Amino acid sequence: MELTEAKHKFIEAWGKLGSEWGINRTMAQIHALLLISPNALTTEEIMETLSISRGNANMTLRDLIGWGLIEKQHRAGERKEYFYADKDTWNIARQVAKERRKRELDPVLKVLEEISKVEGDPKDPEFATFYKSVTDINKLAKNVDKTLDTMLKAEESWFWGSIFKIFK
Amino acid sequence: MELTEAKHKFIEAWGKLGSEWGINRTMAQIHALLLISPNALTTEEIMETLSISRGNANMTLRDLIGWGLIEKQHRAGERKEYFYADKDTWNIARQVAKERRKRELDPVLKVLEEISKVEGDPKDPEFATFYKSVTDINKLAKNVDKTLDTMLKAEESWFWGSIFKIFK
DNA sequence: TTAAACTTTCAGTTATTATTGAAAGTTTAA
DNA sequence: TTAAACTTTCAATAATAACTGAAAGTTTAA
Repeated sequence: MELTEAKHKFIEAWGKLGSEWGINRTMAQIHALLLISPNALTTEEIMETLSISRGNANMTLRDLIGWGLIEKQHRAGERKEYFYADKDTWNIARQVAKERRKRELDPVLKVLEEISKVEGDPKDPEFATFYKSVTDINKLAKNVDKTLDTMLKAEESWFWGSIFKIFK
Repeated sequence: MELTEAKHKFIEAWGKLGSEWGINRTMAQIHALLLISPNALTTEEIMETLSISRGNANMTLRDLIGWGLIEKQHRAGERKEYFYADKDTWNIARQVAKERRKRELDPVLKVLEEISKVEGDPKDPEFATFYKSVTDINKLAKNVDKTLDTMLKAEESWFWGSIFKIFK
């Protein structure tokens, strides 16, 4: 396997994985590109490498900054903006977990909490089944939420160390 | 909050969450509907409740069976097929984790493994950065994989018990 | 100021994904 | 067999999401 080919495959695979998990392909690909790039890149270079338009590149870079995955870099005497990615995988994982929790898990928890308050006759199977499913899911969601919380605060080694104690 | 409204909100929220995580809205909604339904439902009833076409209902129900989330039920003396969902949230979580691992994580692990074999000059920053990022991600992915493995084998109480030991 | 160098915006277009609906297929009972 | 009751398929269509490109906006240096 040759470096250029390997880079391609990595960007492809990352883009595909992203799109399967609700993150748009271009965002995942730009992120992948910056991850394996030793130096910060300009919008121009990114557009060129991934064959995407200026508009797309610009908007996606801004999204990535919003996700806390990349940052702008300014160079003395240059007008251009350079972009680079945090390369620490643990930070990346945490950042993604943090954002998705905020954007997606939190709202659902709120709805679950709200609809858990539904009132009805416990003898009515319609009510009983609804209530049980919703409260069960609510419990699971809270567990996930707490675990994410630990993860967000944790050092990588400590977190995985703890996880691996599970295996004993 | 009244039961009918609460049901609506649950189906809506579940559908939205699904679509944000790469699971199509209808699939999540049918699953939600069956989850809160005390008895098995026919295609007809599902079509009607969610206002979807027969084709869509049929295909999505088949997908859900493929995900191991629902099952068919036959009733003596009846031609119609009834569908019902496993209501155990822990089973649901495991089933989803299992399928997504198989469909999405496994292929990526394979690619990462493959491109980790890339050869090059460790002094070349292009190579060095690529190699480090890819091997780091590979390690993280393997950790996730192992944790999923534990989860798949675990009893709910045991798994969360272990997780919560993390908090001490 | 001006203009070059750069970034941002967004209406219009394209690509992707999901859905419909009607026809074809299957099963069962008489 | 036939036909009613039901399920499956899939080409056509609709809905949604992503992307383009050009124009407008901004910043900087002379």
